[in-house]
Amino acid sequence: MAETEAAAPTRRDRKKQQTRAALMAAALRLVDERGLEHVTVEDISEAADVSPRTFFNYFATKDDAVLGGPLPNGPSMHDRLLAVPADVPLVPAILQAMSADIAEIQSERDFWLTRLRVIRNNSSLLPLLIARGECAEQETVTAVAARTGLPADSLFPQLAATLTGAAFRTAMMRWATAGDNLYDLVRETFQVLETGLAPTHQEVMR
Amino acid sequence: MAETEAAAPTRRDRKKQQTRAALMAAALRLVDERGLEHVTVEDISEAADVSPRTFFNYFATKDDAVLGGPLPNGPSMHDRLLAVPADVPLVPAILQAMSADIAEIQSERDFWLTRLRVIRNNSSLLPLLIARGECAEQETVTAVAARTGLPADSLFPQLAATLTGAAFRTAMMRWATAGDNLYDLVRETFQVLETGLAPTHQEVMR
DNA sequence: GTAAAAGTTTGCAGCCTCTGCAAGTTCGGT
DNA sequence: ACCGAACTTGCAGAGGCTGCAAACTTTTAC
Repeated sequence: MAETEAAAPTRRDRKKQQTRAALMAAALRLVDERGLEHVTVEDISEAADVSPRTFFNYFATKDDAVLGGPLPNGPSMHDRLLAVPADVPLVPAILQAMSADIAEIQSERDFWLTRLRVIRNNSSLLPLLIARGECAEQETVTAVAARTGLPADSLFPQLAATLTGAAFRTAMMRWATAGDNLYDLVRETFQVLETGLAPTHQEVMR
Repeated sequence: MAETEAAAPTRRDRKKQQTRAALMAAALRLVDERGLEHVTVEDISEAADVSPRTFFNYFATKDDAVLGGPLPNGPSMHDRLLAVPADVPLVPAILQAMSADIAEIQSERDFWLTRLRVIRNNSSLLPLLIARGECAEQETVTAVAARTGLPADSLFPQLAATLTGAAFRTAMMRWATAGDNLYDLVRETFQVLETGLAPTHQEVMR
């Protein structure tokens, strides 16, 4: 019963989804073409065929339309990380917990490449992306704490979350520049994290 | 001659410095008390006894007044990192290059504790803090590349920069919550970075 | 099928941040 | 003391964003 309800989007639901997608596509395209400072909310709304007031029913800020919402639905990072078998070392476990997100990004490659290019070309957007990531990292903190038996407010779980987040973002930006397979890039950065940041055994890296 | 000129601030210089400091102090205090959304540029200017138009002669945005300018002067992160003897391992070298900044933050402890509390309580400020760090990170990339002989666009220098940046931010926010000595906290987080992110030898951490 | 309820869009006014412009004021140099 | 440079300030306006309420669309209940 509850499943049937969730599976049957109404015309309303569909129209909302379409409007949201249109706004995001318009924002991304226009900012890609002209730069963030030269695109107004009115421009974006016009391109998506809604009023500016409606824009703000979908996005709190202009930047949000460019950056898009969080990655959709699915189980939380917390649940995914705890679902990885306990005998998997921590960093590979985090990678595994992220693999669905990574696959989704890879499957929408063109869209994401545009988005990341826009972020790179409009410098005010990257800190926003990073800050977003850091807020979402709280789920990772609590999951790492649960896996390791450490208190959530101790250094290690927090560090694990922020460092894997930073490594992931670094891999993303490299993928956007000249990468093929996002998963491989993330795995590579995570390996550095796992073994330690020392050039002695990293100098063979490209 | 040139030195005498630099050493003798005019009344103009002194007044500018005073106004700038007054604006920053007012911004920090008011936002701490009321929250960012409830403090206007007019409030801040009024408290500092200047007009709102003058405010913008000093700061590009309201947020900038709260966060203050970048850490002052001094040699770039790039220069400092390259000045560390080449036989010092990379992560300790980065820590050493940062030590002057860390000492300065520690010496203005109360001011920074207020500032970090304000950032924590007003999450829209976090991206700005991150953006501030990014300039230093870019300088770190080029310096790491020079130290290691790797190309600046290869993975390792970029990862070194983003990971030490993230580690530093984590240490800062922990220091703001319940820390005593910022340098020790940063060193601790950097040690995790150096040896690798694995709970096996980190479980003794608090 | 119809009417009412619920949800969504939209126009509008206004607050706030921020910018360019130019007149007025203060400071520094001669 | 005078003049030019530097700084302050008032003003108007653009753009982002919010609350409000009327109008419109879709869904629900009978």
